[in-house]
Amino acid sequence: MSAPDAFYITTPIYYVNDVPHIGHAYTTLACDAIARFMRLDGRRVHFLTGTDEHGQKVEKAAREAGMDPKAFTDRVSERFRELVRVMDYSPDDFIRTTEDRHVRAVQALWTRMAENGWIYLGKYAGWYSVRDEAYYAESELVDGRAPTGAPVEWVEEPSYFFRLSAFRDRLLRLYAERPDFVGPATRFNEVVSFVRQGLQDLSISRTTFRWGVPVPGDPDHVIYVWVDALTNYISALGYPDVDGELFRTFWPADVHVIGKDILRFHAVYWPAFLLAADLEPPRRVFAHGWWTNEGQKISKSLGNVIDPHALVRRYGLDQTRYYLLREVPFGQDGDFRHESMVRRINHELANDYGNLVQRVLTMIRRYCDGRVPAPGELAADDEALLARAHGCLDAMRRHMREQALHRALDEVFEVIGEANRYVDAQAPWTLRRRDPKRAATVLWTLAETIRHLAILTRPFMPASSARILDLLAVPAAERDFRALGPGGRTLRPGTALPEPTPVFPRHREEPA
RNA sequence: GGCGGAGUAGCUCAGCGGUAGAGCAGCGGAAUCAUAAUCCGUGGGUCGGGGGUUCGAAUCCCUCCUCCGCUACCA
Repeated sequence: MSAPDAFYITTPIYYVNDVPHIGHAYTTLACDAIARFMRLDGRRVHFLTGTDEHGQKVEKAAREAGMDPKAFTDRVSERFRELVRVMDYSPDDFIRTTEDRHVRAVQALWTRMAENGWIYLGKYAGWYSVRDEAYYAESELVDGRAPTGAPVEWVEEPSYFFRLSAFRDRLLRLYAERPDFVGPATRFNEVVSFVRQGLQDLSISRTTFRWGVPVPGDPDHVIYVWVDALTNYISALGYPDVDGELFRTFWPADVHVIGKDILRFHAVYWPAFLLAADLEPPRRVFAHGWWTNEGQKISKSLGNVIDPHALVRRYGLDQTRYYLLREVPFGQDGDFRHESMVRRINHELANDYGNLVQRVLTMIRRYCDGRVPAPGELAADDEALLARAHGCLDAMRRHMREQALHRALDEVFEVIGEANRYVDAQAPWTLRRRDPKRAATVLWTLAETIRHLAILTRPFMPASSARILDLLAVPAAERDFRALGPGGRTLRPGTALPEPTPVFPRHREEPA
């Protein structure tokens, strides 16, 4: 059982045969926001991402590139590390399936499952297409050919099998006991109904290629993809050293965030493997949706693949992070639209949030000599606004617990709206002449509210939030969630503030 | 075919037994501290169709229509 203050979150490991695209960027971004949130909330976080580097396709791609597979994966894995830097992700570890620590863990897991009697040697048979390098199910064939039109042949090869069929009832019990094991709920239903209909044993070794982890005691076999890939979640914790610090602290994982295409592997196979090896299943698996591009399905052949680097260049990093997390309820499919991206950047970030900061800080500069004003007695309106700011964290916590990132952001923007209304209602530009002390109190209340907002948006927009906190001269040590609320810190009256400059510029169309 | 989900304002969606809502877009107004940014006002939509339960249904039940997801070893 993991430590109570620990929080372990993972992305899938990404297959290196692919170039990083918006799908990869999105999954890791969501994890990053959650990981940052939990860290600021005082949790001991372990945030893992990495690359999946074994398999026939990689072996072949390396051969075609005239490279040794290891040298090849060293190179392509770097593209995913680069994405980490460009998107400002904050992983605590980056695992590669070609690392010794991983290979050791996979073989140990295999050995344990074998010792427990869950693995047996059998024969894998199916329709194989040499051209596609893939097996097809009988039901997939079209007129005796692969769906791709490629000819297929009946192939049998010796293979080790995992007794997945034996785990049906244990899995169903797991689901029954933990209705939040899979999110969103609709995915949970899919998983349950899949398992309910019965499970077949799983072929978990291959003899048709070499680039993988050898089966312990039978080096003719390579351990097949999913056993290899899924194990990354524990090999990164030092498995098989289950008494080690990392493993004891962080396993079971709090949440595996994945794309909906690999749900079954995570919600069915993975817990079965773990149970087979006497390990605890993860606490939760959350499957998010896919992006379309301007209403169109994204595909290489359509040429409408979205490159995260291009988004960052065009719209800005925090703008991109914000849009991706706010536009779509996390878990659902979403449509990427330039028009709505611009609308959110200009209306929500520039006008609502950025301009709130700018108008308040400008008034403080002009009316209060550029120093944090000293509040007098707080009026009911002031208390009301502060109460909203103070209460925001708890609301966000509730949403973050269930990976409702969009809702967490909604909460922040509710407070931003409230603050803008308060500015208009109080009209400090009028008060400053009639009642300067009252004006100071109003501006202090606003500055405090903005301090809360900036700390609360740190997980989502780290750099911009830091800039706002800089403008408020908030010390680095007072930027986590302990600094929030009635029991937290406050701005110190008299502190000199730097000259404010806009944090979220409006998006202007680049010249044609 | 089976299981699951969805059909509510121009668009995206919330509401899930008690006189139809939010955001965006549109229209009108106020303000002028601010990145011409803000604020206020403004919504006659058969809540997919039909039937039923109920004092009362978008909300429960039945049925039909349409759309989507899952229905095994494609990284």
